[in-house]
Amino acid sequence: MPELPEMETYQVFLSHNVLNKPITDVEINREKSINKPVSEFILHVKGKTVIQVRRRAKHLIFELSSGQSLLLHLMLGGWMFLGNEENAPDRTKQVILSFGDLKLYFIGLRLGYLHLLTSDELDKELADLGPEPFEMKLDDFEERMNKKKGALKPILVNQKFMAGIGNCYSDEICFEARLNPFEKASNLNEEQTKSLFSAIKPVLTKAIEAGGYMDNPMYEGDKKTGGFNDNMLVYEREGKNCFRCGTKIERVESSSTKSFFCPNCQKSC
DNA sequence: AGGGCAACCCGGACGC
DNA sequence: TGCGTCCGGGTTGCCC
Repeated sequence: MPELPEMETYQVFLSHNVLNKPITDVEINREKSINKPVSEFILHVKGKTVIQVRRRAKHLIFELSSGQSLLLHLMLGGWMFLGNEENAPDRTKQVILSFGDLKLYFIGLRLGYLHLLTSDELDKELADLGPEPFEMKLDDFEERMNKKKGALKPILVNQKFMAGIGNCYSDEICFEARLNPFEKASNLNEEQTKSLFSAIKPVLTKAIEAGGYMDNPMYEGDKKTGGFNDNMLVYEREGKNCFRCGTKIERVESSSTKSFFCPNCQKSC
């Protein structure tokens, strides 16, 4: 659910708020969220500081003063809240990292996880990810896209092809590029491949600027997070009018993934 | 290679 | 209010 823009928002926010503060307490309420026995995990995390928060694809990496890292993936429905015992949301918190009175709550980690890794293990874990969309070059994108035969949507959400795009933003990107998400990559001409590439960064940038499409606030009084919910052009807009041509947006489900698109102006090739 | 699909997991929304 | 049911959805891995 959280995709690149949402994780980027968390990265910036946490970089401003938790760096270089000692982790005074660690609470694990769901052992499956971590990758070590609870006592070992706590031993290696408690008392350390977070010296850097990085993002890679949909992951967040908390670099600890010990040299180890915490690798976070929120998967479906996971989110974080930075606050204290008074203003924390009334939800199940799978993991809590305390920085004195300030607490970072990890909520909704069902398939999501927070893994303690050495830098070698971290590299291994992230090795298969494709390029970051913001660092991608057109010729590289074209070259790899031209080898692809399948539909655009599965390619865009494939983390090995390009890292950080999920269900929501792939639909928005296809709309922006006026391409049908089910179109086969092999049918794209050069101009269409270019317009697909050109759609990626602006869609993500706009989403980041608007606060992403998350449901939950990052801190008490947070009004910005989720601001992109109202800026979506096709995602979750089934039956509503296309902002470009007025045609009703369609929703198609295939292999348990829903896709939204305008059947008129996202023409097949 | 790519499409299809099951499994993973459980909080919380919803219905009665 | 209270209990049972079921959905969501990124990722992996397996099969064809």
